[in-house]
Amino acid sequence: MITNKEKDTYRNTKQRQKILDLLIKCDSHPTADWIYRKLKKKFRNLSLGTVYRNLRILKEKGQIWELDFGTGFSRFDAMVHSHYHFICSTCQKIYDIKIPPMKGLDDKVIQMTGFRILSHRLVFFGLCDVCKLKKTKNNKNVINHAT
Amino acid sequence: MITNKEKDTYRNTKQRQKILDLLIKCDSHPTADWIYRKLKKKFRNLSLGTVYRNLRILKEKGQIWELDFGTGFSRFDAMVHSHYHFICSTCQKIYDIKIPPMKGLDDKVIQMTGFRILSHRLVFFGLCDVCKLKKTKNNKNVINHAT
DNA sequence: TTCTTTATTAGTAATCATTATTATTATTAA
DNA sequence: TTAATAATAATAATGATTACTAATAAAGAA
Repeated sequence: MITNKEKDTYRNTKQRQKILDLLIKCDSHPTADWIYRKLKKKFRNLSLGTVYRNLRILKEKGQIWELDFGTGFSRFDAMVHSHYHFICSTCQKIYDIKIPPMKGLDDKVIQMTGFRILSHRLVFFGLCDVCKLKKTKNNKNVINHAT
Repeated sequence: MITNKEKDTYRNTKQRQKILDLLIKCDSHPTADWIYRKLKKKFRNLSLGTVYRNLRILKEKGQIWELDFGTGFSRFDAMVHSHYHFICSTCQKIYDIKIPPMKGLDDKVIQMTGFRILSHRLVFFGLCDVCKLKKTKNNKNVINHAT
């Protein structure tokens, strides 16, 4: 079966454009449901399935990334150039970590394994400023190893 | 509400021990369902819920890790010391990548952000040996950015 | 512009991994 | 041995995501 992706005959729809626009101007990493609720306000008969389908298509086209931090739902990011993330184990808030991407890493693994390495994902876990203070007060050390 | 975890009053059950034993002797990264089906053969009235509950408890106790590669289900790993992973974008097979853990990375991010960094996860994406050959033959370049 | 093709949509139902519930059983400490 | 309660098996529920379907709309051809 020849897929739409292989034929590359995508059409430009208002819905898909709005979803991409929203992701581009966002500096957060929204979920499909958040995007749906946001756009639903203006696009009154938008469907959640449409949001999911277009997120998948935009990802296929390489215009966005799908991020999974083991929280049970995906997040999406239009900043399609290598960057790293931090997720707070307590409040689950996600931050971009602006250390330069380690290009040499991929080559190292290529030499080790012989595999074709296309990319890598690096996620830091810990406590953000706010939660760090809270935990110090409560004298707790809850370490969450989700993902 | 005071949780079982906070009280730290876990009991030793055959089921939990078997699950941990299986994970320790495995060098793969099994899913909850795979563990369930494997143990069900000898433990005839084992319940899938029991597997999930114990995986959560073992994770709380720091005896195993939960890994999420954006494939829609979690994988579990009893090798609880920092190591990295590779996942083949085509066959979804997971490999341990044995490059030494970059301890300095966490410190770098601590200095940058002021956050408390507890750990990081690094996952490489690409094509394994087998899939690399197949793709070369078919002249395809399907890049899967899951996670 | 009008026509044709078919990708896309809205709406809804289904799927599937995971979690909650509940009555019963088994572990542990006194 | 016994009392307290953590854990179990079985099952129902949840929630994110996907599949289905008839109607709509984008895009190229006439």
